[in-house]
Amino acid sequence: MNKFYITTPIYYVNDKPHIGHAYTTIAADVLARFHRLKGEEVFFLTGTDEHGAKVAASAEQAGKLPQDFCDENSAKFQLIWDRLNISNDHFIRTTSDQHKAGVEKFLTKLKEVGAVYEGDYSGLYCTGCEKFITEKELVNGLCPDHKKEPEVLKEKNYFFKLSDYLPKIAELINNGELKILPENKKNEVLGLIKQGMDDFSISRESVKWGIKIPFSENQVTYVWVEALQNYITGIGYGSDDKTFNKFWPANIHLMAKDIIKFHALYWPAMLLAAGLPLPEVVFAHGFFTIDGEKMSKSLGNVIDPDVLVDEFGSDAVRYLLLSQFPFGADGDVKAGNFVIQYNSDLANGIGNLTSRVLSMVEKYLDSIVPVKDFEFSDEVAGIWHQYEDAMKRFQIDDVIEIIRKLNSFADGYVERQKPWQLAKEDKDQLNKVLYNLLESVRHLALMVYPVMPEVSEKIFGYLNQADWKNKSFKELVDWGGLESGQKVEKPQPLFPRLEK
RNA sequence: CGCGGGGUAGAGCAGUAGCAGCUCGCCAGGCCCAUAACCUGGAGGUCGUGGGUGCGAAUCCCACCCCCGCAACCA
Repeated sequence: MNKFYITTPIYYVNDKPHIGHAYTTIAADVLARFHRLKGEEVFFLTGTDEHGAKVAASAEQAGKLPQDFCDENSAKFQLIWDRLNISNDHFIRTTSDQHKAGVEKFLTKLKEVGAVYEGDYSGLYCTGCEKFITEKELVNGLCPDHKKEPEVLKEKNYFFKLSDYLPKIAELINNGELKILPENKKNEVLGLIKQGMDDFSISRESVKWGIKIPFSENQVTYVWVEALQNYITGIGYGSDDKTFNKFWPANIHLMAKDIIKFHALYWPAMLLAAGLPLPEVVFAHGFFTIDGEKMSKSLGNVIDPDVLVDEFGSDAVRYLLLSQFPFGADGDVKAGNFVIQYNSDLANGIGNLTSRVLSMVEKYLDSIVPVKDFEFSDEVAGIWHQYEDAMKRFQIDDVIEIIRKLNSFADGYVERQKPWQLAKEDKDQLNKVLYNLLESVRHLALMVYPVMPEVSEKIFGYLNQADWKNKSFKELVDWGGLESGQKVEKPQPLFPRLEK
């Protein structure tokens, strides 16, 4: 049996879940569900990143212990993922014992192979904040919080010999063993290597809220370094070798484009050093703008996924987010378009087709599935071929396009065949037409499943196929899954129209 | 010369050389099974600007204009 291991980034607990987190996570869920459908053994990992000076500061500001603060905020992510029907197999938290054990093992390994050395880290240090701050954070050269000029401070740090591994990584990217997708991101990453990159510090002396460096008394692991390791600790590195060996390397690390450097360079470099295989694919999707503007807290245009789910329901939110623009590219989201698209694609499309087909079967055939007919068999097999190909290329927007095509193909067929006339004139033809339509609805439900699992289950319910998950993918995709003589139900509207 | 993305119908986008497409909206018909849903047809584009290469360019090359993102922690 094939395995499929997919990850999202772990999200920083300092943030509230927003539409961007949801986008990445839903996309990963779609892929995970598709691979499960195919009968593969899937491990889908997401989680939260909980260490670092910022978290400690936020906790203090909130008057809470860092761990309590993390517990609360991590729970917010878990809650919204539940609401969105995210089917992750595990939720990794970087403050868990599982993670800490793996990090210690990994760092020790890096030290053993000589990939780590001691050096001086120098940066701007604000004595008010008691931490390093970046130049970007300064306002007129002063710390924005304490209105003080930061001093240049050096501390002893451990560094990772990134430069030792870059040539090898460039080679692996070029020969396709490490795939960076989409293609333009690959060039970007190769460009970074060409420019040359400095070794990076993997520890902090000034930070307290973190995982202790196993070979140092007073240093903690730099958050980014430790966060990346969630991809191995989350499946048991350092705690459960069996699961780890089964699922590593990852088939795909999915993320937004801002953190591609860490995933395409730093992380593979550390893995190489530790002697572990590299992930197959690093896929970076694009950013949203909201009504043409950058999404930002200060503009107040950040969309809360909770609010969207309240308005549209979980399935529709999943569909609407993923159908906005090609997966991988940047794109604009017009908030006002959601209602329009909900009505046209979901209410008038999938919802209405299901409703009209099942209503006709009820009205003309007493809800009994007629004799099998294979008119659409080849057509639909071809559509499945495109569907699987799109999934393989991670083009979820294409998947949605294909679903729409099957939908409108079936709608057009209804118009051409006019079952309401056949009911009076030609019962044989009516049976054929309705069988083809019923099967089309079944196939539609199956294609829709990774994107909209709830609605898919509902349609299978109306078709009295509650046991569909026990069947193999091949059986499900074969034409003729509905047995003649069985009953089907008349549906309730799957997507009630929204007025606007 | 910091890196990168983009400028195609009213809106949002697809389209890396061979009759310029999709969705929404708009207009006109049709249908009556269905969630006032569905189907058909139509109007609407000098594909940012100027050059170049080609039998042929939205698509390749050069220059320019404009928008946007990123540059150690907001997907």
